[in-house]
Amino acid sequence: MPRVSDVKKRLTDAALDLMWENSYGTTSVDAICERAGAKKGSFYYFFKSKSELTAAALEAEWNKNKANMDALFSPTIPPLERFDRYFDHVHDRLAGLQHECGSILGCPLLSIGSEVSTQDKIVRDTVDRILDRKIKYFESAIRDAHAQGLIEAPDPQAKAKTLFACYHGTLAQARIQNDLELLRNFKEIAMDVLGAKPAAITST
Amino acid sequence: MPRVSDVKKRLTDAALDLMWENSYGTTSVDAICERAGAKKGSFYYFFKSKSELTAAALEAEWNKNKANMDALFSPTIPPLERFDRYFDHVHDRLAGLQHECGSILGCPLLSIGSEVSTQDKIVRDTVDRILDRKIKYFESAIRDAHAQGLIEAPDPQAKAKTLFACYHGTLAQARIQNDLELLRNFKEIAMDVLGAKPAAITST
DNA sequence: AAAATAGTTGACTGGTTAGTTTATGCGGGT
DNA sequence: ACCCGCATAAACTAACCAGTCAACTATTTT
Repeated sequence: MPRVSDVKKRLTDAALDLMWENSYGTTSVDAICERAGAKKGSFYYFFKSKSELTAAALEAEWNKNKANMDALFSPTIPPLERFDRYFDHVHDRLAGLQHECGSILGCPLLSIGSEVSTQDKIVRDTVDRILDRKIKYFESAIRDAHAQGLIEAPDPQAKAKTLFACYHGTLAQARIQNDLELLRNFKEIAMDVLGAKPAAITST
Repeated sequence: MPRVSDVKKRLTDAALDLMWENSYGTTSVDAICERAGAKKGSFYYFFKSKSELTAAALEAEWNKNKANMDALFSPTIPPLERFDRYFDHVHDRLAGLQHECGSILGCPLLSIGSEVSTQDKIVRDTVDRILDRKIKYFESAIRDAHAQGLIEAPDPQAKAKTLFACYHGTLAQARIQNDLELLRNFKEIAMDVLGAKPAAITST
């Protein structure tokens, strides 16, 4: 069979699925292997440790999503509409996952990151790095919106941090309360936080 | 010795400390007992399970903090100043804990809640209940601020949810990045989210 | 075809986990 | 003085955990 193997990918996929739905701590290497249809030997052939697998899984997830993020936050789209589309997209994705597993799962970076941050440097640094990349999309959309006079944001980085925190806080609450509704109208909350006049979003 | 025993309290204290600093999953019953100076037999005499102990620990922590919250959010204090004081208080507490354990710990309700929410109904419901109580402080302060014309918030409950999410998102990020700085100037971010004119906070 | 390479397998280790059991101590009520 | 019930103690179970290892197979290179 060998030559090229997709076990590595199957392992990172399985790990992310299980950790996102449950948690880092309750996801055992055995369970990851079972879902990936791999044996433990293969696991430790490809990865040094559970931490490293997790870091790889998060990076892989990021790479899967990057193209999509680039499209959603394309400079060809009016800046505030980018947020609209992004929040809709995440909402729909989480709704789909809820259909599969019965729970609102929130953001894996936040749940996993917050769980391991004081104990696992490898995973923590990975989460940190990816969050930094994500926030850049917010920042440039906000800068564009400010330049077009749609919002007042002389410090786009600060505004991006605020909106980012607000969104992730909402995602965390949605997970804890298993309530998708909190995300349904986040668009409006975002516009409120950004200080956009309703008229700036759609022509009224 | 018997008659009244403080083991129960020692157990909930130890559990909260360990789970806050590390996580629910990595905090073993053995470790809790050791820190509390109790034996496992006592643990399972007082509590049915680790879940129940955790729920009790969170409730106990809430009760410890309630008087303080009532004071910070006293109606005798100008509404926006309540937030100022509250954010300062949390900042100082987390700074103190960082001094002890080297990490910014964030909000235990959020980290523990997000970790166990899909798997542990007992703990999840407890977290949910306490978060609901906490948000009420925000809500009434916002309502008062609106009534006094300090901010524009026709829907205080929605505004409270937004600010609450934003704050918890920031706390989570502070934990993940181990960065207290994110919390140092949250007061200003809060005022921005609330839409308060700078002049409304302190007389300029 | 032989050797080097890339990947796979399953059995194993030693330590840890949540939770149980059984026996025992100590104090207050009668 | 005696007993009852709250509380403690230590030893125990059985499952599970992350990680190891040496033998094995299939492919590619030479």
